[in-house]
Amino acid sequence: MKTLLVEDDPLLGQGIADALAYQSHLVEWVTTGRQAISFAESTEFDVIILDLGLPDIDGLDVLKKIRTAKITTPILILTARSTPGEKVAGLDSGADDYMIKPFDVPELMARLRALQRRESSQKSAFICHGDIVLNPVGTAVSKKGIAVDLSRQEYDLLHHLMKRPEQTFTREALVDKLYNWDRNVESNTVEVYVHHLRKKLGKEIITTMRGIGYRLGDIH
Amino acid sequence: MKTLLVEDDPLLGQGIADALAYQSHLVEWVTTGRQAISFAESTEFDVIILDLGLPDIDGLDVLKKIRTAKITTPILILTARSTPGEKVAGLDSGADDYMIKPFDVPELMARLRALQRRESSQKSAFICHGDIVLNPVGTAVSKKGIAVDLSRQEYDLLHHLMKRPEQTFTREALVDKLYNWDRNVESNTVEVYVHHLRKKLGKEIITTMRGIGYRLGDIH
DNA sequence: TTAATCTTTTAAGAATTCCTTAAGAATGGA
DNA sequence: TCCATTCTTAAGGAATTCTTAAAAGATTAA
Repeated sequence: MKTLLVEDDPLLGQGIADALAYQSHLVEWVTTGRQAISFAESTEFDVIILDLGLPDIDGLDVLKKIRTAKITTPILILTARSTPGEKVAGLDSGADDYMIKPFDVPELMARLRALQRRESSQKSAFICHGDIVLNPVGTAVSKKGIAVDLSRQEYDLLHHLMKRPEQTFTREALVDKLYNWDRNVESNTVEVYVHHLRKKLGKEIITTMRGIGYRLGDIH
Repeated sequence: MKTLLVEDDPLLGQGIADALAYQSHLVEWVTTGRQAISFAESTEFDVIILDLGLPDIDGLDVLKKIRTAKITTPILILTARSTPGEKVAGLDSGADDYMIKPFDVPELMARLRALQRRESSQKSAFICHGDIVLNPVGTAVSKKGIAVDLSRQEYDLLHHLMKRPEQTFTREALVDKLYNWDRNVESNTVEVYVHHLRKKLGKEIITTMRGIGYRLGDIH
């Protein structure tokens, strides 16, 4: 875990840095706002611990600067400023957590873990196949980075094929996936959608297994 | 913003519920651990505020149960248990934040906002999308710097879409966010609000994913 | 090669979904 | 209380998507 520690007090800074290192953090310790901004912008940290009372730039301004630079690293403010108003200002300026000095080291560590846990559970999964990318969250498909407009059935069919690229599906199996079991569709819907998908995404996107069914195409 | 409040003290519970409602939260207030688990599992909340001293199940166990059920909703513990060890236990059991009673209401609100922000892909206090800026602190929206007057439902819908610009939401999911469980809305409210938002903010603000739902529009 | 079978393509009517409008109900503030 | 705003419902019409059918094309086996 890579941590940027911004703390101008030498003694306290060393203490926190040691405690973090003891918990297997890789610590970068800086003592000024200027340094903090420059480090935050140049390296990707897992978390930033920020003191507000810095010698050069006020911590809140450092925070705002980092956020306006679109850096989304979780930031925990660690400061002596303890009024409710100051807390609200810190949190609303883009901090993820706010602790007051003097503080309890185990609590700090627990709060860092909580931040980390949430951060790592945020990743979204795309399904890729050659230059085709399917985004299940957005129900969107793109080819070479360009969005392709699919109807619902087209999307469902493609999604199903892309989930199991190796597997060949019979027409019946695909109809089954596309429709609620109560509906009975007696026609060539699957063929028609295969055709639509090939038209929109290229002929190779789906391979015909003659006499058996369809599967996702091979990548060239 | 949909909030599950778990607090067995009637007076305090009512107070927090009122404060949340005043900040335009849609509050579901329960007083037992059993209810808390059942609600958390059946509805998707934006945040859960959890007291630890509950009459039936201990709050920590409620928390663990919710987490083992793979529910990732941000949880803020609000309790009288104030020792460092208790805080660490709470955070390490899966809570995202920990506040001690008595507490400052504005700070609670700010921490809830911080949790919410963390959920969205953007980290600054404002959520921007093209020339549209949404300010969760003041629940205000502007376009090209000019304030736009939105009703509460319009704002909630927009906020929800803007929190996850790349995600497509079904109409049912959006209705779920806009209303409490006991309210059964059997109509086209979402469509109507989409229409209002488009009228006030431009047609491109929301994209229709036909047969699937809606998502925030693309930026040109 | 020919016949039989399977697949692709096209097109059009049917069905579904969405947009828009408007009016009555509910809510909240003066 | 009244007034203004907001919310909800309903319904017609517009737009897109779905399904079917049928013809054309491709492949295999005899």
